[in-house]
Amino acid sequence: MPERSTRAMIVEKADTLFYEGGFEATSFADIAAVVGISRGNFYHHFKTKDDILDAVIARRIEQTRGMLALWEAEGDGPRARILSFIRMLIANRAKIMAFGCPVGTLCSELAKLDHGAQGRAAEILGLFRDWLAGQFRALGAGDRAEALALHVLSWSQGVAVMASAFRDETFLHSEVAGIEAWLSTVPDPAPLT
Amino acid sequence: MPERSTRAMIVEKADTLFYEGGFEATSFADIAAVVGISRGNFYHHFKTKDDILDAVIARRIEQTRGMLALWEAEGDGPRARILSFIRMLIANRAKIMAFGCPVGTLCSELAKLDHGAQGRAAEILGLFRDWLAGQFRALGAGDRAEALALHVLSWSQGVAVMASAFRDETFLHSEVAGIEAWLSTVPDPAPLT
DNA sequence: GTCTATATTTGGATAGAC
DNA sequence: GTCTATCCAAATATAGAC
Repeated sequence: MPERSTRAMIVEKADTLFYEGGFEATSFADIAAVVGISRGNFYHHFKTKDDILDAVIARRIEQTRGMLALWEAEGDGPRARILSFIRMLIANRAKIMAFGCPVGTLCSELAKLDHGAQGRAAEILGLFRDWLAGQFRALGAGDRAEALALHVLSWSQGVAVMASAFRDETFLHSEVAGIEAWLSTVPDPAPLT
Repeated sequence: MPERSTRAMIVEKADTLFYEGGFEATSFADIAAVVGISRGNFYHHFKTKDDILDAVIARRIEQTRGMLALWEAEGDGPRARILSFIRMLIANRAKIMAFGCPVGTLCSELAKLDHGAQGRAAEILGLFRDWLAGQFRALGAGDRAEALALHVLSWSQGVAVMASAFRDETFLHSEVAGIEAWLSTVPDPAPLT
């Protein structure tokens, strides 16, 4: 087994290119060039572009599961775990200001392309939603846990869109502070907000 | 002057196709087919695809200005005017669930394409931001008016992304209700939220 | 598994007749 | 202003040698 298979390299580089340049705009030639293989060799590993997309989404699902498991193990209580999620916006701010959220922008693009993989891409958001809902339940949010989870997810998506549209890091920081302030009022926030 | 010029038809149809299918994925052939003209004729009106994009963005800017002016004239006070903005999410829910927000998704796509027109697309969001800030100032929000405007804009962008990712109309309605509840607390909301 | 070469299609763009 | 015909480049995909 090599240190990293060609197939794994293709998926890894395709993931980055799809994020930074979009799925539709990324060609096989682009991926082959970055991986350092010929276009012909490419087809030995993947028959169609959709196959690569499937592999990229599968990879992202796995990485998301891994990250959530890590936060689950590391976080000191549900509130701190939710903060781990929110602070992704800060940790990845440079990329988010340049390219938006990897998951949100992929879902948006696939929706327009009417692409069959849109549902699988949305599953990644579903992982975050379910994990966040679990944390809110642990905070005592009860029936409102899922709504609160969707709210946090939605809020972070909005911040990502706006931060990339305006390239505004100040806005990003102030909204993250706003989410944190809101979180400190859960499970009993004034309006739903 | 014809009832509607070919050029205007091209811009109108391109606007729809760019929204529903994305800029990159929409070809000249697609636009020509919908307009009902030959590809050759196309180039009599626009030299490049970027020229069409410029015209589409200019059209959207004009339409946005017109809509804001209408809300300004019709709305009964700043709070009702802000509600006009928020309720776009409800009025356009079918298209938003299918294709997201026309402006947010265009900005996201152009950011990934590293396209020069990204800034002009973001100007449309800027129009909403400035208009909303004016309404919040009229509500007595003072220095916080622009931050509140960005917050509403960001919130609606998040709702659009999530509603299209999950095709979830219930979520869309409940978040709109949440924005309205929050708005009723402005200019003195508990946290920034 | 990897390469070169090539087939096929599509997309952006032009020339010139009507 | 509109059309047909055409060019060129790029993209997906395949065949077959090494």
